[in-house]
Formats: sequence, C-alpha cells, structure tokens
Amino acid sequence: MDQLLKKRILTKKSELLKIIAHPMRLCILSCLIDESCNVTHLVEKMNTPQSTISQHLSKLRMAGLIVGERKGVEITYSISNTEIISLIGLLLQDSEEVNLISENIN
Amino acid sequence: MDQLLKKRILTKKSELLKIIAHPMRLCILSCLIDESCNVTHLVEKMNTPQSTISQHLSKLRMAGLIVGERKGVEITYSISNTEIISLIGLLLQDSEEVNLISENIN
DNA sequence: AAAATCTATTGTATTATGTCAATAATATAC
DNA sequence: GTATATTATTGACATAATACAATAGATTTT
Repeated sequence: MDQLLKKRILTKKSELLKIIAHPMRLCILSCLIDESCNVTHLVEKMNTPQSTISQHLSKLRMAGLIVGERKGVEITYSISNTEIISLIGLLLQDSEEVNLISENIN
Repeated sequence: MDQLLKKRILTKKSELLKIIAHPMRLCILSCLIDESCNVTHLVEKMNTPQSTISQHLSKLRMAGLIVGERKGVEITYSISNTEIISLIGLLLQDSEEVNLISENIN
C-alpha cells in the first residue's frame, strides 16, 4: 500500500480514537448503544453540567458518531456509526471481571 | 454494576485509547504487531527525529503496551499487551478499501 | 407574545499534549 | 579510558483539549 494513503488512514483512525478517548464520551456512547436518549437524561445520569454534556455531544455529532433527532423541545441522540459499536463492544467486554482487582484503590 | 467501579473502568479504558489515539503511535504499534524491531529501524521507517520516536515509545512502554529488550547497544521493542492487538486489528481492518474515496484529497 | 423548557454556543481559564534540539545515559569496540 | 553507536531524558515552546458559567437559540404552552 502506498505510503501517503497509509498515513492518511492512520491519521483518520487516530482522530476517531481521539474522539472516543474520553471517559464521558465513552459513557455517552455506551449509553446510546444501549438505547437512544435525550440530553436531559444524560445530564441526570452523568451528574454533570448541561453545557459540558452538550459540548461532548457536539464533538461526537461532528465526528459523525451520533445523530440528534428533534422531538418537540427535546433532542434524542442515537448512534449513527456502526464501527464504534464493535469497537466499544470489544473495548468494554469483560469489564465486569478481574481487570481492577489487583490495582490500588484511589 | 456499581457506579464508582463503572467510572473507574471508563477512565481506565479511555486512558488506554488516549495512548493509542495518535498517528505515530498507531503506526508504531501496527509495525510491532507485524514484527518486533529496534528504535533506529522505526526512526528510519517513519522519517521522524529519534527523540520524538523515543518519546512515543516511552508512552507506550509506561502504559504497558510494549516492552523493550536490550541486545547489546540496541533495544528491540515488541507488543506486550494482547488487548491492543485485537483492538488495532479491528480498527485497521478494511482500511485498504473504500473508506477514503468519497472524501476530499488534501 | 411572554413564559417555560430543553439544548447549543461562546468566552475564559486551566491543563495536557506534541515536537524537536540539546544533552545524558548505556553498551560495545578499540 | 576514548570513541562510537544506540536510545532516553530534559527543556522550551507551541498547540490542543477540557470544564463550566453565562448566554443564546429553538420549541411548546398559555
């Protein structure tokens, strides 16, 4: 494969990872994979200022990972990119298990 | 699952993603998945200052993703974390294909 | 159209990250 | 021990990312 194409692919993929690489955005995505929901719901669920949540949603939206659909005054967000579903599935599988046992509790 | 544990898992996983979420580190990792190699080899392959490569290697090493083994004056790096192998495998699969066709060439 | 509700954006301060030259550290050969 | 080769670390600088309050925008209800 040609070198320039490879570089562009790596850049592209690392940008995708960067979007996902944040605890709140990871949480939002895993929530939305379970079921679509609106902003207020996420704000309550995550106990975080609304503007902060909206900023993360904006990032995810601009990256094409989620879409928002207006229903009256609310906006329901849902996953619009199948790649991240399998990616996050792989990432979070087995997380209920022993991963954290042998590690310091902070 | 308890809320605090979930938060710690998400933080942990997002830290892992953050380490991977860089084009050079992604490149280094995919190189090392192919075959272990030393720093000079990576420097030449990636056409980047040695100090820059070493810094990325340092990050990957401290995150436990790679290990270096001294052989005389050289240090051979290799993958030491199986999770990222499947993660990067999933991320880069199909990358030879149509992903980039419909997009602007910059 | 005013009030209420939900969501997005902006402004600002803080912190984190990336690059690279210069320098240090480690190991071999002479 | 001096020179050489390979790799790691440090310091300086530039750029990017994050959080959150304040404000703006959109929609419904009255």
